[in-house]
Amino acid sequence: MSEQRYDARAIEARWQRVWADERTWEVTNEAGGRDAVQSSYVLEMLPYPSGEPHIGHLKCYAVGDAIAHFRRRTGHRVLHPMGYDAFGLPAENHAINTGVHPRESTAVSIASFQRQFRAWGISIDWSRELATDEPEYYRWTQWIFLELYRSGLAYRKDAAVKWCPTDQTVLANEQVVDGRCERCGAEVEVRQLEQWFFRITDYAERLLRDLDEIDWPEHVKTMQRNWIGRSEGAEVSFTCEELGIVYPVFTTRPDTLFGATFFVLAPEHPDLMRLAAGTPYERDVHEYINHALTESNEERGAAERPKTGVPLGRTVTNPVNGEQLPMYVADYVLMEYGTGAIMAVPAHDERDYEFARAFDLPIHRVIADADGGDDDALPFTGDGPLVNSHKDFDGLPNREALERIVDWLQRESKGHATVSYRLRDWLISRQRYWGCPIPVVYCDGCGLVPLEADELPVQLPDIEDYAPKGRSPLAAAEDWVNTTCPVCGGRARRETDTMDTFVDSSWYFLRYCDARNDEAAWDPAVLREWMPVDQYIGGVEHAILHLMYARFFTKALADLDHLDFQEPFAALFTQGMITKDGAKMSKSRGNVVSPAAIVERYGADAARCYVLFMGPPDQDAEWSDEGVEGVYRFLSRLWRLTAETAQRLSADDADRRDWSGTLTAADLLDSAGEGPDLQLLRKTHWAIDKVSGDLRRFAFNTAIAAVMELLNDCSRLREAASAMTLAHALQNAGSLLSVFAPHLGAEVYERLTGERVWEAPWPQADPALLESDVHEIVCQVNGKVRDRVSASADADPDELKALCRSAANVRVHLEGKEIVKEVVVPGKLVNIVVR
RNA sequence: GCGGGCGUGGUGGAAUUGGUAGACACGCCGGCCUUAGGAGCCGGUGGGCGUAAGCCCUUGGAGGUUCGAGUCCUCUCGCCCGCACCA
Repeated sequence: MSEQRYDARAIEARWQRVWADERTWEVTNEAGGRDAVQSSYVLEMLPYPSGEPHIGHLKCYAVGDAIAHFRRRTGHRVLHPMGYDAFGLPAENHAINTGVHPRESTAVSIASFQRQFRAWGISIDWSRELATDEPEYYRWTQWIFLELYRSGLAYRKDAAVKWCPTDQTVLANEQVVDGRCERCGAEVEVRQLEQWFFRITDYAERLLRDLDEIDWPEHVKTMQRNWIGRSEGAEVSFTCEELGIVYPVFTTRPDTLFGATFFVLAPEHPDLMRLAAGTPYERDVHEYINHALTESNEERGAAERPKTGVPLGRTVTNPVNGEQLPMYVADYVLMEYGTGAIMAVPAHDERDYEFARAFDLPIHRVIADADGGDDDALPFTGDGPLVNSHKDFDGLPNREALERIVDWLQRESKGHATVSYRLRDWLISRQRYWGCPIPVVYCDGCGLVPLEADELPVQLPDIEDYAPKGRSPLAAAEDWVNTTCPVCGGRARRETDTMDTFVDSSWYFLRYCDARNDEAAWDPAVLREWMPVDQYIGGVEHAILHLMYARFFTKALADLDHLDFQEPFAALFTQGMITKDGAKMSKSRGNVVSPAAIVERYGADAARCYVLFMGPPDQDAEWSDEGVEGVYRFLSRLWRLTAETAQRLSADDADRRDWSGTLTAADLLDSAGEGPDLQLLRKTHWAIDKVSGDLRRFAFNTAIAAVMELLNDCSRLREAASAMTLAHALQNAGSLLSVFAPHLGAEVYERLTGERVWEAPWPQADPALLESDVHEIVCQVNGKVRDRVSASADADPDELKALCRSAANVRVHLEGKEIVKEVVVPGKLVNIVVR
């Protein structure tokens, strides 16, 4: 009797054993490069192993695996590897609380991830598995660091940086969201510290431009464009004559230079006290600066906050007209952007306008309304002709004047055209233990000394006390810290900061290609076969951080001749979040759905199909327990009908003979005419066509729905159709479904054909079976459906018109009316327009 | 404020190029089978009117283009995401 039940657990265990024993999903590196074989690299974002995988992982791998299977079955050699982003704070914080070494707790999590990924039946090439905390891996992370250092792309600088008081470490700009630590949510502080940076800003232009070359979702590209924040403008020099200091400012509006009426420096500007010294404002400036620096970013950044500031008691000369502009310090000017100083044009800038009103400063309009008048309220930020500027420019449309003014500044050496970016250099040092050591030492004699490649890896030592104390816990490991200088042999101390874990994940996709190479990080010839990644899959939360860093690494390494491509991920797919009770799943909310529990109860195939069936995979979707059950019922029905049909097939010798698994209309026409067999055969080929098309456009939800439709027809026609036709339909259902439900797909296929579905080519729809000889034609009168008629596929428009006019309900609606027009869409509809 | 996206039954969603709105599934209702069902099978299910045939309404709202609009255009309302005093 157990034969009659769909036993997901037994079926899944059986096939997982086959795949593990036979290493089914391993691929070798072919010497021929990617032209020789159709190679395809399908990759999901590197998981951070913490506890066990959540439902988002399941969805991500269900998507990636469907793509990987589909590509394999359509003739590609597919690289589909797995690894772990194993360094990171959660394991370290756990160590602080429990004393368990992060390496141990991470290993436990990794084992749990491995177990789950196997239980889900994901087709992974396990021979390339890696973890970023292994010395065999981070040795090469350190090597890349040194390559960047030698080319000037890694450097130390003293800067105002973001410090997370909870995590006790500095953060990159990208890791601060709304003034808070992206990881723990604590409000960040600003500290002046010397830190390690990667010069990602050198790549701003290329990171922006090359977005046009890659097949990524538009919203992700937009987010990156916003983050890079390119602005074209000019740098213009203003001079404080009294002190003889030149202040360059960046402006996107050099056309408004003649309207500048004051000048503002950021509170962090280093010259402030020097400027104010000896003026009556010295004390006020001092107080203002102190106050500004104690305010949080959030307070300062508040949009509708009234403008504040203090005069400096000095003036600068406007280079275009020699006017003396009073200088101010005000916190609406940011030190991080541009030069930390601005020329203020209140007539044409909202912020400057507010400040001018608050401080009763003059407002000089220099751009007229589009029609030349001056009726529009100030500040006027639109376009119009220049006025009150200079005889050479007055009257010119401002956009044209802008260019002429920049040319003129350039000739006069008062300024030049330039481009400014919002993107900042990537701060990569962290004052924490569980990360990749930075491979440099500080020698008493030689100063900062980078290690040589053959001295790598700098191993992370074991320590007793993980608690951060404002500096890396590594600083307390005296035996490790004290070393000798590789240059002079003298006393030296190791760098005790570790790298941001985003460094580890910025190149792992390269390592997979050549994961066991212990001579080099990779062999460029091997990379040529697989890179760039053909399809990358992951959450949109990495739209800026990981995806920008990985692109930067790829470009930098290409410039250093280690790679011969510019973009790591040719195509990107971002899957939507699965929510529960309308919110993101989280332990604190108590709305977490455990994939392990779902797989335990319904099987991996049902769990995988459900997360894909929920809706379009790039959209967020709400979890429903009833939904999984529905999919489970569908799989059960497929299994039962397969078992029943297999039995019928073996009992019926007539149907069994010459069974090849391929049927055509001709096979069935003489025996069955237009009966149920042909109907089912047509539906089968419709499903093949539908699923193939849907897979190409990542419409997994409708692909699964199509297999459901096919199965519904199988059920409906199971008595009427022959066992052979039914078997053909079910075999194809199993074959199509195997990209989503690989275990049951394999089981169904094997039962009906004796073959392995993953070795079978992807089914091809027979075009002759996709088109029916008879079409149902919709009959509309004035655009409203009034009847339906059937017509042969080759009926000409006049026949269709006649057919429709005579349809019973159409005649009712034509009664007493005059036919004005008839529109015919062959094979679809006829619309009769009447008056 | 700027940029991007989304509004379709009780619910998740489908409709690929302007051509039958609501595929598929959940839920619900009815029936069969069963000692029993949180199992299985069959049927029904956008709203309104009607015994029925059928008619009217319906894709956030208002206009428009078209023989025909969920789809295109204009305006508008609501929600979500990203950036935000970036000069």
